[in-house]
Amino acid sequence: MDKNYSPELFENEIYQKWLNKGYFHTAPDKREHYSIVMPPLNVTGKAHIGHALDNTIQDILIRTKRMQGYNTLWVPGTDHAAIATEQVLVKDLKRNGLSKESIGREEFLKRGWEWYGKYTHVICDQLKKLGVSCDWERLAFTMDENLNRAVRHVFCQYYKEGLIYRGKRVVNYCPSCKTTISDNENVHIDQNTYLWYIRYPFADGSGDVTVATTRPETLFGDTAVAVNPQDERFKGQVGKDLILPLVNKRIKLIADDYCEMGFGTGAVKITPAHDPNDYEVGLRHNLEVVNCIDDDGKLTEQAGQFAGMDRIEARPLIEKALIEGGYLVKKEKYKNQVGTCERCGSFTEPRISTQWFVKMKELARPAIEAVKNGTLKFHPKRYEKTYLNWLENIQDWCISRQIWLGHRIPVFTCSHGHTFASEEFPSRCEVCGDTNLTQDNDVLDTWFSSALWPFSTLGYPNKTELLDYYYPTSTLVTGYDIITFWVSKMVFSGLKFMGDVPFKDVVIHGLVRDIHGIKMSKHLGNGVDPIDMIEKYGADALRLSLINGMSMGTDIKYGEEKAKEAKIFINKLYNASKFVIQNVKDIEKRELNSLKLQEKDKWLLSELDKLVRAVNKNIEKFALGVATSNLIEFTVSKFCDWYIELSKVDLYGDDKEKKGVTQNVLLYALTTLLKVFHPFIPFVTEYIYQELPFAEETIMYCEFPKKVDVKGLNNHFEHIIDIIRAIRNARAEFNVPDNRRTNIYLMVEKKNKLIEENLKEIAKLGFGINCELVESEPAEKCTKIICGEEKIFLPSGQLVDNAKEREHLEKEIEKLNFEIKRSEKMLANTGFVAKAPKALVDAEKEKLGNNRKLLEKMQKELKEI
RNA sequence: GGAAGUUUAGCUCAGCUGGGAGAGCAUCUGCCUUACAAGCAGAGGGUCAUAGGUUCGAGCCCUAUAACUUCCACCA
Repeated sequence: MDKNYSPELFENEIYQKWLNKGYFHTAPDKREHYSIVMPPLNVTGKAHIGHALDNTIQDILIRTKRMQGYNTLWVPGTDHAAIATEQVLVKDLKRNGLSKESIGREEFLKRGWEWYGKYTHVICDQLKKLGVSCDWERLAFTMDENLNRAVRHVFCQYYKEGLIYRGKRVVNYCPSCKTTISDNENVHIDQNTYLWYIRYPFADGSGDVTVATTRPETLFGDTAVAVNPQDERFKGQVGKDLILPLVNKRIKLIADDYCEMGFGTGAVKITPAHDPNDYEVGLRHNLEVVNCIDDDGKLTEQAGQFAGMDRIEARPLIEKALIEGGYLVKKEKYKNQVGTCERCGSFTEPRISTQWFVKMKELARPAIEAVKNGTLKFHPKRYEKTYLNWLENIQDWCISRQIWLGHRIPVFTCSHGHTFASEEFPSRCEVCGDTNLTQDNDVLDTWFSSALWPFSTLGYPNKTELLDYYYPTSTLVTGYDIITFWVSKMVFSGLKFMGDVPFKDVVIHGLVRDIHGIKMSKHLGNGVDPIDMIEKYGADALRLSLINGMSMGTDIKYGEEKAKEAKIFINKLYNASKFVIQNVKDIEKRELNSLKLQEKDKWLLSELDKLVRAVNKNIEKFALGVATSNLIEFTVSKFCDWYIELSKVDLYGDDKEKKGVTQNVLLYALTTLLKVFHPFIPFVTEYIYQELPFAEETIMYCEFPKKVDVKGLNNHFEHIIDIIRAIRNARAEFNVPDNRRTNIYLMVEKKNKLIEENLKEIAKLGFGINCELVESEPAEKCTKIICGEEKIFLPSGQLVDNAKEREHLEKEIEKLNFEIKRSEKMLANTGFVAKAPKALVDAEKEKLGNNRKLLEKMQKELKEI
């Protein structure tokens, strides 16, 4: 083995070996299954650090379950990310002086496929570097033929049941992307703007009504002004005609509850074509719908002289015209929220258009129920609220998109106007047999196909063995940002089409932010590239740095430093392993239960047992960040700092039997540690494991340790650790450099086997030349340390003077006094003695007794110095 | 407007069903001891956001308050 840890030397090779051996592949059998479907990766570019986190979590769960003996399937997959990809392609065309329209739909789609063909492996290769153990043979893509079929099947099913309808609705429209976007993609941002107060005169000349608006440019689409029916100010005026400024058209003053009396002037202009509320009002009052903004976000001919201008740019000009016409009463500063397109950032327009919708109320009900009755659990639980809140206030889902990439809506119309949905491309009209058919031009929202992911990837709509065996899947891992986008949609789809939830546990992680907590973005250039981290520190370091200390559902602040630290730790593990491997070359392997274990061995194994149990428990709870802390803590503070150092006594000693025991304990502990560590840091654990004597073919399929099955474990050795610590502390206080060794004399009150057996250990770890048991104080002048029952003497000649020693003792006494006072105070509290658990009170009493005895001893010593 | 989260050492965060405040990094001191100087041994450092309350006992439970973050939402 090399002197230090160099992941670049073996990570790729190990992954290749795993792949070649088919370790990730699985098929249904008689075992219990554990399955995960990977959130599909967008085929738009490189993997980002969020992907690394998401997939590391999944890999940890899958690897653990695989080692626990489950039949584990992890289905990887990619998403066609229609809007994003289409944008990239359009931009590309533009660079070459072309457009979508100029090359036509068929050619455009062909280029789409070329793109997917080219970039799918890029993102997959990046994931492979991370070490993911998913079944690549089952790689799915949302546009695969089978997934396409699933989409069409589901669509037609909804259609038949009347759950899909086509309707006019106010939807969010992005004039820049030129497509409808869902409410989720419509991001509200704060905006500093104005409220324009505009005077609308009555047609009969009897005064006017002033309305307040944030969007003066929609005035051209006004078809009424509304006031609240209760509003006394407008009594008797409702029903009269008003003149629409600049347009000089007559519109009615109407009364509607939607209008709030307290806001603005109490009167609101109604623009049914460009505001969802106004549209509703329009429906109630049978108002005309006048479009004054077109597909490009430009004003229509309704706007007269402003026609053809961008809606936002026209605003100041309209204001000017209003002033000139004497219509503008005032303009005041105002803060509100306005919708923007998540993808391009431009202002979205509420827009009346004909779209396809899925009726949601009925579908949502069982999805709500599944969480309420515990069939589906969120981790952490608080995210159930996000989910429920959304489903309980569900709106119908607009599923049509005006782009070309994606699943085209399988609805056909014949020349006689018959419309029908069909799973397969139909040759004739279902109603009249007409062969002249046209397909709907829109494609489906990408979430429509992702909603089917947990079963479409397993073969749906076919009844496959895979589906039968692995559905419902076990766990879904994703970020909180797509609970409403995606998780909820998979749940109602699964319940609807499979009759069962798509997964039982939903593990929600946070987002990876930069070290200051700012969202990573290309724009700010504060992103951390996971591939960079892998190249510099190794995949295991990246994985560990993302997981360690992570609290599920909470955002992670991440900087390169973390990967560096993780690598340093792994180097430690690597070196400890190297030590063990070098020292067990001549091992005679034995069952631990057949060996005469020493106290230090029992202590280590008992700590290992605690560790293994804790890791099992924490993985079960999805507390992965706690599990890695447990692992690191054990490795560094128990295994390396203590046991390895202690083991040197016997490894380099003359006692063959003790050496053999130590070798066996070292090998057993390391092997166990590597196994429980493997799901987290798969590469280095496999690498080291292969260096061990008696290694199996791969660590991946070793049994995941549940406990340490050795009899008679205990932690008595901790007393020796206390003694060594006392010696080290004293030396440090006396400023004795570590390279100056001393004799150590130990005086015990009664015979103590534990100490007798560990004199060499105390000497080695206490920087001693040796350690000797004495019955009385040594003749040599010594510094005394009191450690419980024992007195430790360090020859003063080898240390320092009396003043230092007195100072040390005084400090100890001070500490002790503090402790005693604390206990006394607690025990003097009648409430505590009466109401606290008896065990606690007794423990306190015992502590007080011991401390008083110790204090007495120390005070005596102090006098003698 | 509704909801959720966060607030603990200089920094990043742990802290289980309430029972003496923890880790890592950083800082300081001493050591190149034959697994690791990417290391070892030790030290310092905290009114647990604020104010009340419940309790024998509160970082933890309750009620307000403040600051920050995020999600949801059609008030012109």
